[in-house]
Amino acid sequence: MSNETWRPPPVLLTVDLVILTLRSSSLHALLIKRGIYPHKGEWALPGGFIADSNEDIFDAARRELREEANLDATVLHLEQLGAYGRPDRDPRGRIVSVAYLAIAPGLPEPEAGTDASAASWRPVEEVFSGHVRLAFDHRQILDDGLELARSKLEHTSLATAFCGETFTLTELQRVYEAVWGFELDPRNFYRKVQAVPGFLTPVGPDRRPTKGRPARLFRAGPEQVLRPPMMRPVPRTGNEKER
Amino acid sequence: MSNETWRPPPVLLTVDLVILTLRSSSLHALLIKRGIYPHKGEWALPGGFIADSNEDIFDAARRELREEANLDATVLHLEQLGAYGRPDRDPRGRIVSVAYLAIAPGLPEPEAGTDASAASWRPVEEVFSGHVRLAFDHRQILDDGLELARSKLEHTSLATAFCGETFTLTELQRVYEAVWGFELDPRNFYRKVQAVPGFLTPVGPDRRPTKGRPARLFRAGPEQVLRPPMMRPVPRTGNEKER
DNA sequence: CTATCTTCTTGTCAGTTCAACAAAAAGACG
DNA sequence: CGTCTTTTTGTTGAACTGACAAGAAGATAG
Repeated sequence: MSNETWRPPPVLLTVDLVILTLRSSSLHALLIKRGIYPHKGEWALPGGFIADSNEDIFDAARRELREEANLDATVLHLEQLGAYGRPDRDPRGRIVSVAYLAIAPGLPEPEAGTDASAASWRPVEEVFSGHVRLAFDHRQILDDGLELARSKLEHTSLATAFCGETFTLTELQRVYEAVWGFELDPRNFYRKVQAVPGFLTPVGPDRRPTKGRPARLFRAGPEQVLRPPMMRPVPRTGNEKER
Repeated sequence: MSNETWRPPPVLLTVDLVILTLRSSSLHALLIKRGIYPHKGEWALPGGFIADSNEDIFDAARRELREEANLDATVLHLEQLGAYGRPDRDPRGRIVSVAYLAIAPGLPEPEAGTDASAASWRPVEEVFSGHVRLAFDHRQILDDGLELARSKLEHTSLATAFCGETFTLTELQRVYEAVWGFELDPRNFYRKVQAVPGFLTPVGPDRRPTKGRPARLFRAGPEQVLRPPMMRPVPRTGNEKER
């Protein structure tokens, strides 16, 4: 700081994406198999460098979402997770990554991008329990993204981002169950979720035929913040009932 | 991407700090008056460039905390807020800032750092209602930091970071009131906060003499996550919040 | 030494929410 | 027509909430 000629060190900037969706009632993340040098052949989160000096970071995330996942950001949820900048995280040099969490409702099959030899939806369960190693610090990023999603499900309307335009309450329940990893009582969920003002708006008299009784249809309501929150069941601690 | 010779554009990296504390029962943030070129003379958040290519971002935040605020990061809360990288946010070029939220318990007077001609605790109230313009996008960052603090007060034990090693429940209540901007009922707060398992641990039979009846002393408990959460009173009446 | 003041702490009570379970409703299907 | 599946509506006792009364423990003034 005292030196007149001191210049701050330049870094390179990437965006990485944690893209979550529901496939057959279980949570999946989009992973790519890297086709180029660092960690070539390993699984990693989709992402890439910012295109040029004037590209906004959020725009870069949207671009990567389009290029690597073929997803349109306008329909889904996209929010920043944080910056990951450990000096040794990339062998190519000082590369700082800004991670984003994306939630996709649908099921379009991914296609391989430029620097990915393969892209596919992988069950997050498989990534965690079975050891699918991820490149760089992407395991940490995926971890953080998952925790953010779990947490935001409690007090925001994020869950609706997993569903289509309209959905049944059971479909919404599947979202909560898949992300949280808990089974919920359909009867209590049914009333609880409808009791939150602004969370859901019923749509028409239409019903979606299922195997049993046809279900009412809803769409996302205007409220972003859930009060009271949908609290997840206790994450099983050993000792309980103090005081 | 198709060009073999393409190189990702370099950016410069800074850290900016939202440092919050309580002074005489009202919320204050540490601001500096800039002493050098961009926005010279304006108020801004403390921060600066990373020192060298190998400095971790978190370490840089800790260093700035020490240099500019004379605060030791080991005693207080320090967590990442997010990355701010709008291309036009700094006239010097493409500068991306990683913002951190710091919570300080105490009251040490700040001292002016190298590129700051003055540093002082300013009431956040004054920054928002009275228009103290902040340099760069620091108003946005402060806003986000404040909202994060408000939110985390609800479902984490963050509030204890505002207090010293030991504290009374009334002191803790002042934290909630100052950050949320709501008055709370002392009787209900008293029992509610003690009912959360692991939030607080009573310390000895010591009591802190105050103007009235001496108060019991507590220290932060082992639990980071509050369940049930301390929910803030409804900030709503059907229309949006003002600002 | 009492009265009073201040603040902390404990109780009470009615309204609300919650989890757990029972049961009815609405189609699909053989 | 019965039986199956799934959605929707009820019920019930326990737990929690917000509002407020009142007791407890010192400080201080007269």
